[in-house]
Amino acid sequence: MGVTKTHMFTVRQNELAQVAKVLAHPARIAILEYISKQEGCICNDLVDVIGLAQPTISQHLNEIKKIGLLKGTFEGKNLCYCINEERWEELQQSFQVFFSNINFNCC
Amino acid sequence: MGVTKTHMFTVRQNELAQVAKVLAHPARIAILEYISKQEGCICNDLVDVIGLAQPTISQHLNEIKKIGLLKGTFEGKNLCYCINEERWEELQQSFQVFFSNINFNCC
DNA sequence: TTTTAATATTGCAATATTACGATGATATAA
DNA sequence: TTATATCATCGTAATATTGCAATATTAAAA
Repeated sequence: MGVTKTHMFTVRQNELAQVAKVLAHPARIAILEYISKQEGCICNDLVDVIGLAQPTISQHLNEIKKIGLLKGTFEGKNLCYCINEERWEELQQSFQVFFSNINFNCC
Repeated sequence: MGVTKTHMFTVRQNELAQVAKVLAHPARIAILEYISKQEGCICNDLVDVIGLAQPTISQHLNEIKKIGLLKGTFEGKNLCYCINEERWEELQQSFQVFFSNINFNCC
């Protein structure tokens, strides 16, 4: 099968899992961290920095875009973008809540 | 190919991605949340609660175990386990740091 | 307009993930 | 000992992910 049974879970559980999936690749972690370290927006140099082929980087960027974590201009030549602050903090909050709502009344 | 080029990234980036991968499935989110809601340890009822087949649940539990998030007894009948508090807080910390070290000097 | 540079899309091969039936192992109950 | 109940493992089918070569698209430069 290989297909996740999303209907069995809550919207929130599915959304959290979806965001985690985007973070579930070191290249995407590296991309986000690299963008973050820059003074301003990112233009061009990601392919050289990460060391994967250009189509591969493009694909990874697309995954990150899908969950709303990037903003900027995306068409044609000289793409420029950076991290969407509102969305970032929203996701940070989601993980925060997830990690904080766990009990340890244990064996 | 389908194989991640882990050698291109730092150990920390790979580890964070690996943990995110475990969280990247709603069933595993649901399992963790269900265990958390219980008074004590979990015994038996996970299959009924989540609604996936027993081998599937077993597989998901194994993924969670792999990153050290569960403790308890795992052999034979009447498996009992709960969340490993130290490891949980360690991972919480990792995500916290990841989400906090991002800059937004943007376009 | 033609070239050039940067990014996107397509198509494909290799591998990973998800799910479950069948079966095996283990421990308690009868 | 013989069920029975619980969890693990194996094998397999369906689908998803990763990565890249080839190619297309786009916008600015020449």
